[in-house]
Formats: sequence, structure tokens, C-alpha cells
Amino acid sequence: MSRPCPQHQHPHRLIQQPLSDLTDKLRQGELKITAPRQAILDVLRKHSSPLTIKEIHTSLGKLDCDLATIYRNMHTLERMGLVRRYDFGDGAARFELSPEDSDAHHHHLVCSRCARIVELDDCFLNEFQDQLAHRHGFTQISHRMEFFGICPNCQAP
Amino acid sequence: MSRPCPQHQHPHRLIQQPLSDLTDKLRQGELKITAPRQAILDVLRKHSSPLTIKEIHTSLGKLDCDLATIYRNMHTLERMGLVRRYDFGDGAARFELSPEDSDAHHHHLVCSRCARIVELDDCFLNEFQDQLAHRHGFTQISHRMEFFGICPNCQAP
DNA sequence: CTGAAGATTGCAAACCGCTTGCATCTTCAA
DNA sequence: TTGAAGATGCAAGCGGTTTGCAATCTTCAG
Repeated sequence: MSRPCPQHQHPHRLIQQPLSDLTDKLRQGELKITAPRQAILDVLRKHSSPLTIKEIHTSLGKLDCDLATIYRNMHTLERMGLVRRYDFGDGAARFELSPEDSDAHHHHLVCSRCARIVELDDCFLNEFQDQLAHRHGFTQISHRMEFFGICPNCQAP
Repeated sequence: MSRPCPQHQHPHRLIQQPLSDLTDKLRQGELKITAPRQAILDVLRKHSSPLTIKEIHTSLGKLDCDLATIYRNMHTLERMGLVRRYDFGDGAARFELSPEDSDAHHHHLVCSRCARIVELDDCFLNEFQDQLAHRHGFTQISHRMEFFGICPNCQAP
């Protein structure tokens, strides 16, 4: 199934692309380069796991823009493929930068107590998902998968 | 991976247990047998795929109980293991009767346009999930997985 | 460099699914 | 039959998210 190669454990997490890269992508998408936009992308670049809107907002610190602005920007950036949205079932969407390889994706192991997030290897479901689509006549197939449990820190001593 | 045995395609969908069975389970759980409770279970027994609270409410028809009552009951029934909760990411929880084999579970293929739901075979992730828990030191591991796509009916003609 | 067009923002109000406090009603064991 | 525990209806409230609108900012052609 997935390969537990240690070097591959967190491959595309700390995304290294220079800011100019992102700026270019914004321009390509006919998006204007605004302070909130840049700051949001900055925050996401600094974190390795998905953040909620609130977390993004507080991480913005000095540049304290409106929540509605962040919500709107996350939609825009998602539509452009720059960020990816996750839903861990606690009622708040989370976002992280898309990996450079836009076809790749991965899943998460989330602690139900402290919400610590472990990023897993690249997904191994693509082949299965294609079979499924074919069998049931579906197109534009995709999937969501998350794992939940109690992380080592949260297990009673 | 999963076996596409046609007879097994929708094995535990139409749950056949007589109502008295459910009644017994309610009693065991020290739950009182009330009209809304019975009606909700009735509605779930008549449907093969997960229903939202709204759908349950309108399906109740004549017995038009309060939404809060349904919400509260779904919690209770879930805690008792009588129903299972699903989250397809559209912001509304969905519920279906638990299969008789309470260890078994399955996943869904959901049409992103019309919300048609295809019930899939029993899950094949248990082994993988256990490996994952062991590798990362997590306990009480569980997972969610859903597939999305455009169903045959919704594909442009 | 400037101004106009259009995108973006902040603010406030609204929305939606869901939860909760409270008074009243129902169930069920004794 | 009766009363305690549990369940319901109603209305208010909550958290995450969306939206209408007027003001502001980015961009680019001139």
C-alpha cells in the first residue's frame, strides 16, 4: 500500500516555492495582489498542517483583516487550486497549501482530543477510485478520507 | 480489494429486523418508547440510504414533531449504536440504521449534483487503519471515507 | 503619471445547522 | 394508579459561513 519511506514521510509539507511563484499564480488567475491575500498565503506557507479560518486569522497578527475577507479569499484560492480544503468533522473547514504536484494529495490522522494532525503519505486510493467510478458510471470522481484516534500525548498516563 | 459480488452489493441495506427488536433495544438502553422515537426509526427502516434531519422530518409526515426532538433523538440513538452518522461535507449530518453486524461498516459514493447515494461494500480499510494506529502510536482509531462524483443521470446528455 | 474600470475589503446583517434552557407532558415501574 | 425520570415543544442562542453594499485599492491603458 503506501510506502513508509522515512524520507518521504512529510515530502510536500514545507512548501518551498518562493513567494514570487505564488504571486505569479495569482496574476495568472487574474487575481489582484492584496495585502490580506499575501498575508494569508504567508501564514499557510509557514504551517505544515491545515489551519482553520480562525487560526489563520489569529496568525495574521498585525494585519488584522476581516473574517469575511478570509472566507472569501479561501474560496478564491481554492477555486484557483492554490489551497486545499479539508473537513475533519468538527464544523470548521481547514486549509493548507496545495502540493506542488497538483495531482498529488494526501490524507490526515487527527487526534480527537487535541486536534493534533499527522500528515500521511500520498494517497493510495486512486486506482480503486477509478474502478469504482467505472463500475457505477460516475465521472469526475474524487474522495475524502480521514483517520481519527487518540494521539500518544493524549492517552492517559 | 472489495469484492464486487453482485449479491453482496446491498447486503445490509434493507434492515429486516422486526420493530419489536428495535423496541427491545430501546428498552435495554433505558430509553422510553415514544411516538417520535418510533416514527423516526420507522422512517429510517424504510430508506436504504442516509437521511438528513430535514429529510427525516418531512418523511415523518403526519407525526410532525419538533426538529429539536429529532436532533436529540439522533444523538441518543447514535450513542446507543442504533443509528450511524455520516458527514458528506455539505453541512448536514445524515443518518442510517446500523447494520445488524455492529462491527461492519461501509462507505458511500455520492453524486455531487443530485446527492444520489450509492452504498458501497463493506470497508476494506480496517487492516490498514490498524497499521497506521500502530505506526503513529494512536489508539481508538477510526476513519471516514466517502467518494464523490457525477452520477450517470446527472451527466450531460 | 494618472484616471477609470473592476476587483477587493470592511462592516453589518443574515443564514443555516444545530444546541440548549425551561416549562409541560408522557412513559413505565412499583 | 401514581410519581419520578425521561421526553417533548417552544424559543432563544451559538458558531461557522455567506452576502449586500458602500468605500477602497490594484492594475493598466493612455
